[in-house]
Amino acid sequence: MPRRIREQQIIDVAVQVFARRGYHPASVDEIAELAGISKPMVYLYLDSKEGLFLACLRREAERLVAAFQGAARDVRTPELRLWAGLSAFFAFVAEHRDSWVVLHRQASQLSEAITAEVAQARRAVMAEVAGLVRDGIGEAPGPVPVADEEADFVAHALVGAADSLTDWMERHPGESPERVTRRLMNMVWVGMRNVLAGEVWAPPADSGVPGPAASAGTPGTSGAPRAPADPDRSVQG
Amino acid sequence: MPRRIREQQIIDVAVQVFARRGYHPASVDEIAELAGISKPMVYLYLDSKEGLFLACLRREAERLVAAFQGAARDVRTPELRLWAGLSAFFAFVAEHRDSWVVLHRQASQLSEAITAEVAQARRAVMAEVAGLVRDGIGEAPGPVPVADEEADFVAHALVGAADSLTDWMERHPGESPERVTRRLMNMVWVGMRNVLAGEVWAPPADSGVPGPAASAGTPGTSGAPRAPADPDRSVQG
DNA sequence: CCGTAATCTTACTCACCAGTAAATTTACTC
DNA sequence: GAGTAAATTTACTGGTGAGTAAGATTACGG
Repeated sequence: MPRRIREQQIIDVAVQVFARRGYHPASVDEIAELAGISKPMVYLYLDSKEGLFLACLRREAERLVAAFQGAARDVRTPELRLWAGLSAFFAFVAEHRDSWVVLHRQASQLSEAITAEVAQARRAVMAEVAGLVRDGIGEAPGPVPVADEEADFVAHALVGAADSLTDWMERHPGESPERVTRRLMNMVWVGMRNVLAGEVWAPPADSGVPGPAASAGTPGTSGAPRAPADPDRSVQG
Repeated sequence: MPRRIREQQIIDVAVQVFARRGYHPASVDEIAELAGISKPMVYLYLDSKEGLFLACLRREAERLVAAFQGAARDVRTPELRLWAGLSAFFAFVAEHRDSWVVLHRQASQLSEAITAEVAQARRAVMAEVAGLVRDGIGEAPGPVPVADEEADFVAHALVGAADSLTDWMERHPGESPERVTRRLMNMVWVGMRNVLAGEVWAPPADSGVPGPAASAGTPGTSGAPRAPADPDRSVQG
């Protein structure tokens, strides 16, 4: 059995085991046994338990990013690109549950190298989403200079929401990834455009005491009244 | 030194160690040493490593929920209650970083009892947020029956976004919890009201091919044109 | 059929760590 | 200050699991 194929087999099994047990409780012995080989093979090909986990991480991250980018490519408007990207994300998670578990929850608390790898993958996803957000708003009517920081904020919120919604999906098996995506877009798109365009949701005058009116803070409902430069977007130390 | 106080000391240290190392790599020996006592004390008072972790989990979850609820209480309108709750959440995370790490990232992959505990805490938070969402929309103009499922979806998205934004906060130390909260509300509130009120972001006619107009899907901007009962909200298996 | 370079295994070592037995000190009551 | 209950320690056991040494087996070109 040639090395490359064996490596993939090992990684296949390792992803399952790491997903089920978590990094530390997972034992290399178990992975080797389930892969139908003996332990030293794992060490020969993947160096160490950490090396094995890193290989899993790299392969699955690559797959996820590829799915994400592949979906967004060939879609013209940024708005629809974001839609396509989110859609691909949910579809990926639905189809590769183990990959996502490994990428997501198993990866903190570990050694330097691993956390670095995870952080990098996460940054890559964030950058991708932030790019989509920035582009999407750039096309909005009016000259709207979007600060990178703003787009980054929105990207974090979006990724976090999508992440958490994977749990929701698990409890709603009837929901297709497409429908989940649509709901999220529904929920977020308008508000996102508004905040990035400078509109603001009004916080209470002083916290704790209710403001003058119930829906007082809801932004102007027409496209016209947009605050050109509001105080909230100014720099702050 | 009386038992209750010792227990709290031990839990204090344990939260730090679990947050830094993660559950499995953390050793009871280290916790005992940092707490200035010997290992059998830990076992006498907290039963086992798992018992110790559960105690940490329970205490910190209680604190977080208390902060959340305490902030929302005494605030009249649901919209502002949600604001207050989110604000309290971010403030809590900013102030009790270790608590949040333990509650959040360290808690998967563990034994039955622990995952159950975490799931329960998470469900509690979700229910709280979903309640705020349902109330908040209930007050919206018009007769809007909000399905529990809808509110649950929004709650998941919100909690996930908030969760992820804790990372963003770490990289933006200048940002106050209040400001982060305001930004998130800014981003989400309008869209949330819209989707729950029945307005829809229009997905592309067929995925992949861009729709007729760029911002075509943006919901009507005035309060008037609201779809009374759109197909997307009908039941589906 | 010999050499050599893969592939693959058995059978260990060694360290770490959860959990415990047994004893010892402290504190407080009668 | 005898008695007892809580607080606390030293000094262990037993299991598990990462990593390895040394060798066995297969494949294949000369």
